[in-house]
Formats: sequence, C-alpha cells, structure tokens
Amino acid sequence: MSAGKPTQILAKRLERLTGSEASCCVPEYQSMARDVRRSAAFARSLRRAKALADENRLLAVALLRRQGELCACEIQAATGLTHATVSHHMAVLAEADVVLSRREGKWMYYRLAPDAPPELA
Amino acid sequence: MSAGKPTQILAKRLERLTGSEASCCVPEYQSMARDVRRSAAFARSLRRAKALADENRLLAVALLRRQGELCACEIQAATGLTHATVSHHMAVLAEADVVLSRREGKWMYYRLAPDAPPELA
DNA sequence: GATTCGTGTAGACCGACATCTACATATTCT
DNA sequence: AGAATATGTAGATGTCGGTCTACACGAATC
Repeated sequence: MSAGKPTQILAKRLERLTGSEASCCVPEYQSMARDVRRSAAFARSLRRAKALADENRLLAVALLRRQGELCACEIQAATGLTHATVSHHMAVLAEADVVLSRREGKWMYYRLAPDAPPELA
Repeated sequence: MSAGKPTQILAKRLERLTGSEASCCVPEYQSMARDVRRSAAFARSLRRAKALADENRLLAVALLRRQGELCACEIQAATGLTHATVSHHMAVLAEADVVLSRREGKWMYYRLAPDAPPELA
C-alpha cells in the first residue's frame, strides 16, 4: 500500500526528532511534563492512587462503602492484620483524603470522605 | 454530658466483640472481606490503582489526556527515562486497561482507553 | 542484504513500603 | 488508683517493584 497519510505524521515527527538520541530533543514535552509534575492536582491524584494501590487498603475502602462506618477493630477483624498495620493503613487513607476519622472514647471510627473516588472499590 | 446515643452503638459493638482478642470474632466481616477480595471488580480496581500509583505513569496519562496520542519516544523525552523503562510502564498501563496502543511501522502510539479513570490525572 | 533506528524482553540492583513486635498513650471500669 | 482495653508510635525486617544495562526483534533505508 502507498504510505499516504502516515508519511505526513512521520515527517512531522522527524522534524522534531533531529538528533540520533531520542532524549536530546523535544524540550516542549519536557517543560509540559515539568508543569504537570508541579501542579497540586497531580500531587493529589498521585497520593490518592498510591493510597488505593494496596489490597488491604482498597478492601477497607470497599467495606466502608458498604457499611458506611467501621471502627478500627472491625477493620482489623475483616483484614486479618495486626492493629498496628491497620492503624498505619488508615493513616495513609486519611492523609490522601480518602477517609475521615472520628474518635469516640476508646474507639476510632472511619468513614469515606465525601469526595472519595467514585470508582468502585 | 450523658452518654445517651453513643452507648447504644457501643453496646451493639460489644455484643459482637465477645472475646478479649479482637480477631476472634466478627466472622461476618471476614466473609464479607473474602467476597470483596474475590470479586472481579475488586481485582480490576486494584490493578488500575496500582497502574496509576507511579509518578511517571501518572505523568504519561496526564500528557495523553492533553495531547491525545503520543509515541513511545515522545513519552521517553517527556519523562526522561530510558526506553526500556517507558516500555515497561506503558505495558502496565495497557494491562490495566488505562491506555490503548497502536503500531505504525517502527513507531508505537499510545492513547487513553475510552473508559479511562475520569479522575484527572 | 547490511545497517540503522525504534521498541520489546531478560536479568540484576536497589530503594520504598507493607508488616510485624514491642512499647507508649488514652480511655473506661472496678 | 489500678487494671484492662483500644489505638498510636518506633524500629526492624522482608518483599515488591521501578530502574538500569544488555540483548533481541521488526521495520525502514541504503
């Protein structure tokens, strides 16, 4: 087949890919990447994704979505982890604004933040 | 203040927390957790969250959302990584159904999947 | 066909993080 | 006050994964 349209795209690429090394060029992409990395929205999204990227934390979020509110000991029973690990995980989720915490005497209650990620979990 | 409503909640909790050890009880939570862990939706969400939980991968997604489509060498230029690392990252994103890939001669083009996570990136 | 270029794959290295065992703190009950 | 319970904190350890170098493969060019 004739290389009709593709060549136009390739030619455009090759204009910018002047050198032999791929990383030598396209400074516009580097500046765009820098801007994205610096933005607050990017940092927030990254923190959220990291918070949800653990099986036990995602499980806690899923249970909270079903039950509405759970205390730390219930999450511990559900996950089968030690209380120390649960405390650590919930702190990560709270830091990422995924869950909110409420203290009531000895008990610590957790619930989903109002703007928690809609995507299942 | 009198402990009016809180005590009701606490009593309910204590009914289930029969033993001294926290992990000895509440089998209902354990079975619920087991069901969640086994569900396909949970596995899918976990894979997606893990795919987005890396700074460079999230950056690639953000750039794709702005530019529409990028070739591997452009992503390499933007991130400053080696081509091997870029290839690895894009494979992870594709495996999680976050991006789609298209081959055109030597070039590999990536774009966001139609049902990519709406949350920024 | 030989060479160059863009990309994928394999294996190794190393830093980040999930997890645990103590210990510490706060709260409730006797 | 003292004991028991629920949770947080600190430090140590083991594993996962991000990154690199080196090699392999397909495509385009001479």
